[in-house]
Amino acid sequence: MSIRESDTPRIRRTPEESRANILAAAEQLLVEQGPQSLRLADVAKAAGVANATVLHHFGSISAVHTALMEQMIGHLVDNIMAIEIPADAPAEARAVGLKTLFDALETPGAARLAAWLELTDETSRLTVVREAVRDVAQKKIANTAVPEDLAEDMILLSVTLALGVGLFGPSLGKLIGKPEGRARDLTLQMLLMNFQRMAG
Amino acid sequence: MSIRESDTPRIRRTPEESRANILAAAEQLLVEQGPQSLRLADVAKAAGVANATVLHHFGSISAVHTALMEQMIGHLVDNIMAIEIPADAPAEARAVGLKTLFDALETPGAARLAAWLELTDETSRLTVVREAVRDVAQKKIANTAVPEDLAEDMILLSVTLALGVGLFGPSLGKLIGKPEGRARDLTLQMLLMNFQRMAG
DNA sequence: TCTCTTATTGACATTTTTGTCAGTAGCGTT
DNA sequence: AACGCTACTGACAAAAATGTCAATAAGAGA
Repeated sequence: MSIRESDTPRIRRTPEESRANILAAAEQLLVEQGPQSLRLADVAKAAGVANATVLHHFGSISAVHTALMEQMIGHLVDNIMAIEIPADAPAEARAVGLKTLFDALETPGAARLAAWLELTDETSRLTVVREAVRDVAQKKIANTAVPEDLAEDMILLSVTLALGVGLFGPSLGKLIGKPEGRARDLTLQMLLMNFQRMAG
Repeated sequence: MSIRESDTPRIRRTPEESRANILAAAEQLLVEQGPQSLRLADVAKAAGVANATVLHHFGSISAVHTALMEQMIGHLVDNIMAIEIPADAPAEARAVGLKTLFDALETPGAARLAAWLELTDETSRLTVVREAVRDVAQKKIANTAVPEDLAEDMILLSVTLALGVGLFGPSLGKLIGKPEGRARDLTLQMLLMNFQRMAG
């Protein structure tokens, strides 16, 4: 028990690559199987590395959790910040922007991330979350022609409903026997109509 | 080491009482701390009994989880089924019924239950869920004056958004710096307006 | 009061999950 | 080609979580 190579040759990555690889596997696990599948052995297996490798790069499994939350939040914020809603645009263009914002949040990934944060009560603890909300809100509100209060309400409403639809829409729709995306369509349609009214 | 009573005298309950006591403690844990706190030791401690007592009544911790899901779903369905929305009522009365339905679903308990089911993928496996949805939908749809398709859409929309608001509304509102219940108010107001339009 | 049933429990055993460590092996540098 | 750095790994240790069991005791009925 000494002289042995394993059947598969080792893959040697840069630390950044390795971390990225592990987080990508973890993210997929989260979205497809839920937070309770984010165990050390599961994550390592999904990433195709040994348990010890995960610990080598992150130190502990809960550090993996935190890193995953931060990465997913970061990506989400990037996507949202990239959306342009010019203040002087016509109502129609603003509607398109809202739809895009909605799209970014309504994905299973975002919704499950949010639910995970919520259920683990990490929402208030993670500064990333607070910063993300502040940044997004600031930019979006600044770029809007409507009064600040109204803009804040619109954002609160959009984000809340988008996440809700992303998390519950598919299952509930299927249970009731509705076509995929029905909840999403209904909600978006209602939101757009409501905003046209709000914005005059 | 033999002859001794503990400092606290034993409480002896009927099996039903004991199960109820344990499930009540578990429910509180779920709502206040999330699903990851539903460990055997935590549940037992919260219920004020020994670990073995929990196992005596439920057999395993996952049986506790299932029983809790079923009990919470049952209570939720009871609440919803108790809501009366007469088909011939004026639009105003129907609006009140909708508001009540929304209220029943928008509680942290219901929302967290739904998120738990969703993240653990029990939604499709538990027959209780399917039956609950079927029962509620049937009754509500039958009691409505609008066409069936429309009624189904209204229910899908109400339930999805209510759960979303219940789960994400409070935290997001706080993060944005809005008063408690703002997301709820906005959503409900929008829903009611939308339904008046849909129902003609 | 005595007996009997069984809810209850502490001590222990098992399983699961996380973490440690010393040795191995890619890969860039010399 | 030899060297050094360190990503990587299996084997092992530790901790945490679940589950077993035999003994205890509360309460109902005789």
